[in-house]
Amino acid sequence: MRVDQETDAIERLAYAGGRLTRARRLIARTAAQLHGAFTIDTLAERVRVTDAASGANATVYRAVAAMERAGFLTRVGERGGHALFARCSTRGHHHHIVCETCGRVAHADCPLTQAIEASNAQGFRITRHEVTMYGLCPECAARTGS
Amino acid sequence: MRVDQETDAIERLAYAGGRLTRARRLIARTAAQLHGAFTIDTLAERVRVTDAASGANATVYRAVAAMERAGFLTRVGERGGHALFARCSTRGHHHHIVCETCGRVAHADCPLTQAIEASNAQGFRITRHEVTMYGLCPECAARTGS
DNA sequence: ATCCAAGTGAGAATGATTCTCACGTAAGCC
DNA sequence: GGCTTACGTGAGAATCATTCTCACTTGGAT
Ligand SMILES: [Zn+2]
Ligand SMILES: [Zn+2]
Ligand SMILES: [Zn+2]
Ligand SMILES: [Zn+2]
Repeated sequence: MRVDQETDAIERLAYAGGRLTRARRLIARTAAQLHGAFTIDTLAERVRVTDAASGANATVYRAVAAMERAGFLTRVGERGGHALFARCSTRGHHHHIVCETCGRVAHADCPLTQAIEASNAQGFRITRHEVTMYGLCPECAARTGS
Repeated sequence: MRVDQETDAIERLAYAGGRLTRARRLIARTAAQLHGAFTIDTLAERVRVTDAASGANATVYRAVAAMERAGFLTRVGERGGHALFARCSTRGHHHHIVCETCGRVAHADCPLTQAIEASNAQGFRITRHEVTMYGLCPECAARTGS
């Protein structure tokens, strides 16, 4: 089973120059197929469906960390104590909206420019901030009714 | 050693009608004395300094949860994997700025009104959001130099 | 083909938080 | 003041996501 060019490109992109092992290839391919946000557990399970020998938890954790470093995945929140990740290679500072029903992820501009300026005016120097919005995506909102 | 009226009022406030045990009184008094954000560990240690028999970790965890329910404490972020709490009885929706050096906590108005409206306009229904800013309070910023 | 640093897997370790359960004691009632 | 009982306590075990250890494998440069 040869790997087509697009898949190969995605796998190389995911690890930004790191080694492409059998496990890493499969993990990147699986992550790219998942829609929206996913937990490490979910990803690991899906990987094991394809190859039971390549989905060790520790390996998936390490692969996700590598893909995060490479800018291929981003942590977009948490659900039930599990970290949520999603494919996000968007450049520039922004935040995420995570649908609590289906996990769909949308981007949001940073709403803090004014808040940070206001804080700076009070003498604070903001060095880091976190903004995460959870809710329902348009489809899930429609399904749930007004 | 009789408890003065103010201290007694604080302790009663902290648990909003729950039982006032020896441990709970001491934990509330200690939490009220701490400035800014603190971790459960720190609070438990300080409690044990005053009364080694009243600072069991589980008890402090439960007392903090009760004080959070009562609206006396609020979770204001996290530091090094430990949840950060601070005294905050301010009514109304708002967020917090936590000094990463000294733990001082400031309030911040919610900057998301427009962001939420923008999301709603796209069909999303935002149900929950988290905003936390970390940085340096005026004093720590001055001490660190420009 | 060789080499070796990077990656893997199984399981142990970590570490914050929560649970269990026998015991203690606030608070309401008489 | 005593009685009752549900709520709180403490010690330690349990949970559970994540990270680490270590012997083994392998990608990929030469
Ligand atoms: Zn959805
Ligand atoms: Zn931002
Ligand atoms: Zn400070
Ligand atoms: Zn807000």
